[in-house]
Amino acid sequence: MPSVLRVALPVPLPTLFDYLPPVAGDAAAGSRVLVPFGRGKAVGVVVEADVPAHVGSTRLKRVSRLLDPSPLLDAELMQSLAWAADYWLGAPGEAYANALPLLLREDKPLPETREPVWQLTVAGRSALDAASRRGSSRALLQALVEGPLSAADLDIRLADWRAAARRLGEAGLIEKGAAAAASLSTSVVAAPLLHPEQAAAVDAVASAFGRFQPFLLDGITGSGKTEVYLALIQQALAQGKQTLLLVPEIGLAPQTVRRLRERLGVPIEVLHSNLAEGERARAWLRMRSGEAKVVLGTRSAVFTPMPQAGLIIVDEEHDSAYKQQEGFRYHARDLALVRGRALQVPVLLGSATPSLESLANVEAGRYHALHLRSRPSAAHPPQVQIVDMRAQRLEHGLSPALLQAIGETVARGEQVLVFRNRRGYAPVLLCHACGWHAECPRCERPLTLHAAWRKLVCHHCDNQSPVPAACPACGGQDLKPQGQGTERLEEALAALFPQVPVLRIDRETTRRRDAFEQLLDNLQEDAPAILVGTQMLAKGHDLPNLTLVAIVGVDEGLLSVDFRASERLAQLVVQVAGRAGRARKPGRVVLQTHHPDHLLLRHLLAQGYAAAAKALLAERRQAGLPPCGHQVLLRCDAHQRAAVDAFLSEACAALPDSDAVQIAGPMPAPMPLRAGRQRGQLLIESASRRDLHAVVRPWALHLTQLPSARKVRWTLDVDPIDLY
DNA sequence: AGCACGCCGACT
DNA sequence: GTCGGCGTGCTC
Repeated sequence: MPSVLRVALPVPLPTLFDYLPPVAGDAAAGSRVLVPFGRGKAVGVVVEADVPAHVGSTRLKRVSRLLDPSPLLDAELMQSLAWAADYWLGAPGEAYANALPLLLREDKPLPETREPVWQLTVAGRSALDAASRRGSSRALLQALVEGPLSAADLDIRLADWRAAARRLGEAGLIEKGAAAAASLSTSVVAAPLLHPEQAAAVDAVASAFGRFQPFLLDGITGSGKTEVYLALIQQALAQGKQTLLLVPEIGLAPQTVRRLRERLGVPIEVLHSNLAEGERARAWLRMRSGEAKVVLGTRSAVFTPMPQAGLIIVDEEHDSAYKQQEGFRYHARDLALVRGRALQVPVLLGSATPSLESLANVEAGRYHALHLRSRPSAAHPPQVQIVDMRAQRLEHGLSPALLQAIGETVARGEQVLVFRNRRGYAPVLLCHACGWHAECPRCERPLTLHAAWRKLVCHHCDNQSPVPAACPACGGQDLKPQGQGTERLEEALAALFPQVPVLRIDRETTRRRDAFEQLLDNLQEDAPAILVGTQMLAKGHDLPNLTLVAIVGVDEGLLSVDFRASERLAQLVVQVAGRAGRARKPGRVVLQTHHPDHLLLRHLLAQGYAAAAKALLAERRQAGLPPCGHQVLLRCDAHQRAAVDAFLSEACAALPDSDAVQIAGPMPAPMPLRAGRQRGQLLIESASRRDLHAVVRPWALHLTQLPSARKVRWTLDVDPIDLY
């Protein structure tokens, strides 16, 4: 049998592909190869070299070209990727494709890793001496006089240099070159003195350098988690070791990067989805070469090579943005832990509201818990007050008590945040004559009224329709918006407090890039203001003059069928409440609800997040739900309900009769119809992860072979985080 | 996933 | 007579 290379190709198939070795070069595991695939060519990653072929030699083709003389992916990354594909039941080729920046998945030479820089030409130098330029052009020439600077460095020094760079470039006064080395160090800002809890946390993690040990840093908002991260990164740097710092999708604001750079005095590689492909590839390669020591990134940055790994940090570890919800459904926090074990480095998970998963791991003794309980940046913890909405005369969904609190706060010249997790004007448009309400035909869910656009919008499928002039059912004119969205709250508050600026912050008002930053920059720190917004406001930015947080309408989270809704609600309430009183002024939180006696709210208020989470965890344990039990969800959708039913029942029948796993379903999805497609699901549960995988692994392969599988779209979700 | 092949409806 | 609909099958 001929010896072949086993190659992972970027297709959603559960198999690797065998190829004869290239004519020239020695392909090893981790090298990329260009191969003939189907009609065309594809770039793949060698997973195994020199192995006996799985298929007959007549089908074997030869690798066209070896792209990497030495492996691009090191042994640890290869091993972690193989683990990931196996654990999340993904196609191996997709796991490898996820790990590589797009540019490295192409048949091209590796991009130059040295950062492009702007530098003065001879003409530029004399132009500066002659003082022939003014304004931003002059400022740019001045900035470059001491040496070339990269775009990232210029961003830090000059607000608006790009237009000037273009003008000066065209005039031949400056030119683009490549940085001599990764020097780029900026002045190092001194670290503040750590308080005892911070110092203890730093010491604990630092003492685990060089071995795998997970830590959960449980620190309330404002307790200074970031300072702990910075001190640890500094220690890693001092040992010449690399750090991977993961953050959720949001919160990767430019000033976070600036702060890190200034404090650490080394270039920070940044990896997130808005980055240009060239930049992503360069950051990845610089970490691979060891040239870069710190990478800050979102979910996909967990695939960054770490040849000199020292530390992995996952900030806001509870955040669901770490779970990829399409394609290869990995969880970056969990993969970070797997990589930490393989790399033999400590993994620090941080959150003010840790996930029940991580808390369970602390209870089980697998993670070491670190606490930051004091809040040095604030005088007092915020006062939380529940307002019972029953039997209240509401004005646009706002109770008199809340309106009074808002009035008092703005009268003192302070700022208010009104949190409402619903975009649009009103979540329902109702006919008062006959009870008809506007509904999405493709989802059978109420349409949200967006008044500014004069549209009805389905928040599940983005379908838009005009607002009807009269009721389509009875012809009546009495169509009334029901309930409050952020748009309506903004309108109501602007009318109630005409002398105070009202800012709405949600997906609509922050659609443009940097709009979020700009909106907040417009806030005058010492002037009163009212912010109205969604989830987006739950974190980020320090607003020192913000002293009142109003949480309006959290009742959906209390009544949801999703067993994780209460955990998410508790996290959201605590995160939003944490916005209040971050500086010296005391903060206040008002929570409006129709269920003031709900156990979760009472726990949260009386004893805080830790106690509420403990109670939730006990409930989960009782019910055998995650993290105390384990789940794999088979999701399926198709135009025809019959196709869904046929596939799910065949899939169900294909499961072995085992006591180790429990099967729930087939059942309709919580949204049985979405975007015109019928949806169903099958839930496999087990107390043992090992048993669950033992059953599901062969079953997943079997599913690809079912004839009924081709008539539906289906996915397997290991550890699903929502049952939608 | 792409991409071919393949067998039945409305078009120059 | 063909363009093209998407069902079916394959990719080492």
